[in-house]
Amino acid sequence: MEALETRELRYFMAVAEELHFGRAAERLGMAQPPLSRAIQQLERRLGVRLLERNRRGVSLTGAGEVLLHEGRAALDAATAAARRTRRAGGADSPGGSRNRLVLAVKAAASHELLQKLLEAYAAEPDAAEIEVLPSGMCEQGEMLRDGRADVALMHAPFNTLAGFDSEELLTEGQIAILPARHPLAARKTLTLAEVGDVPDLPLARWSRHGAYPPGPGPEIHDQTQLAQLIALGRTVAVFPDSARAWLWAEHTAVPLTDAPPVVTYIAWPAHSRSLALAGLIRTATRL
Amino acid sequence: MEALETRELRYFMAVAEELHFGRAAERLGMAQPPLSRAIQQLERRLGVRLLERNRRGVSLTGAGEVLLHEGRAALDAATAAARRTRRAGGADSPGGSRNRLVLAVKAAASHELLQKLLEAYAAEPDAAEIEVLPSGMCEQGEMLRDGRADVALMHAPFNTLAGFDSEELLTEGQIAILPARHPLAARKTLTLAEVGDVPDLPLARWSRHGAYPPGPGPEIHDQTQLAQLIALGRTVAVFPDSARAWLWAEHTAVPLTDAPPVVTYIAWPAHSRSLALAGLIRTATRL
DNA sequence: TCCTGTCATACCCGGTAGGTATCACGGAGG
DNA sequence: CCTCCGTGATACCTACCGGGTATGACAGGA
Repeated sequence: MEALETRELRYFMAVAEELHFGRAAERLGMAQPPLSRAIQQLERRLGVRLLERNRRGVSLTGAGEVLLHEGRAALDAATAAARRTRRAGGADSPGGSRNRLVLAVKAAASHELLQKLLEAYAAEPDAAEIEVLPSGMCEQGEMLRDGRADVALMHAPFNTLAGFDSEELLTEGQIAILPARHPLAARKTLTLAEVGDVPDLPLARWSRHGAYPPGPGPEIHDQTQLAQLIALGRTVAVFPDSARAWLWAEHTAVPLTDAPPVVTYIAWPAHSRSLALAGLIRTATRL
Repeated sequence: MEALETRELRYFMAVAEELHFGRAAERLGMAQPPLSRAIQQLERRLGVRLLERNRRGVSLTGAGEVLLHEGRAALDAATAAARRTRRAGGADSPGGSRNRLVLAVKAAASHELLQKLLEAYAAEPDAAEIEVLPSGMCEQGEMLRDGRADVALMHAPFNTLAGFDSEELLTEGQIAILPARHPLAARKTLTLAEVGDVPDLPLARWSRHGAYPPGPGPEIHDQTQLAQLIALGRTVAVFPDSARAWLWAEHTAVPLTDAPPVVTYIAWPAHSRSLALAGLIRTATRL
């Protein structure tokens, strides 16, 4: 029952994702033959066939799929351990954990809440230093898992809280942000169906991991682009109430009656035991 | 940013737990000098001091404590990956995940619920084989984390659900189980304070990881022992309602008015994606 | 049929994990 | 005060194995 070195996991993940030994080896910065050998060794040690080598390429067996998922979690846990240990050691006063906390927040998210949280926590007597780490749209979970962050502000239903401990902080409705001169901007309320079905205002498509979902709308990757496109009368967007804070004069916000409420949570890895984190959570839930 | 091999983690965990290089090396089945060297290398690679070598022994730095916690999680994830992959490969039909599910249940827990669950699930059209793994009092969480189990029946407030996904199955009150001939057995209801404060019936102490909590009561490690001691008029126990199923003639159950309700959950690792598991959960929530 | 793309095999080399012997040093005891 | 344990660190050696290059086996497509 030997224990599956992380090197082997990295190798397998590369092959399982590329489904091609040559490309996987290139990605790993090594030659193909030792990679083949390493995977064979891994299969022998596990006593399990992980890859089906057919003519023209490679495919995963059932066991391979399991290892792909479980191995990702294990690798994340290992790199998280390394990162958090490094951080803890950086400015370490002996015995205590008086270190910095890294807080991941969605880049374009509620400033007021974050502001209030940071101010309230800084006023605490034993406050640690908080580093705010801007994250992409949905990657706060990854950041918690792989140790880039210690705690995050997450937003249901966009993020999934699976695997984390969390506390609810705030619930808000959603609004449609329209060009002020568009006919629909005169409405008092709208529905999701109405907003999604305006021929001259296709919904914008956000960049996710470098790719864009299919659809007619313009491709954007930050909020300023979006604001501009709305101001130009080219698109419409759906946001939580707190987005009113950054509206331009050319924008109009109309409440959506049937959009699911957006709930903001503070979330952290379930096994965390840090005092600084506990203090931050206590502060957050008291807001 | 190299990635912290599990071998290094195992070594560090051993030293951090023993706080003694010699004993740690013995536990690892190796000599002491290479272990010292490996730890030094680890500290160099992380750029962090993990252990404080004082005269007369070793102690953990703050960073060392962090690595002790995070490393435990990472090692568990790695062994879980190995175990689940092995299981998936055992009787693997290509492509599907038609494998066995391992269900961890507290040994002395509600039979009826488990029985109903297993029967209902077996009647499903695409049911996988379920292996029931009896676990100790509180270790279902560990079993899920290190891959010995895929899914577990857990009981709040005894188990902690932190880090798992779960669904609530059943809520029950608690009862005191007394010797039938004891004066208190005549009562219609009792309180926790009354039960905990009977001089001639001290509460039994369960074995936890081989050790016993301090107190006056008898030391026990299984439910039969407990049943016998109660029948003999030597102790009293507090159990969920469903424990009535195994009462003896010499026992009397009295409801407790102020005991917290016991909630049974079905819980599984948050990142699980198995079809078989999804089916089991669906069956369980329909009961 | 040959060529091309793919993964496996054969073989070699160097780094390093592990072993043994020994050192450095602090504490307890005579 | 000196000595002797017990501790972790150092020095040095060996052998394994992780990685490289060259090449083979084999299937498809022109």
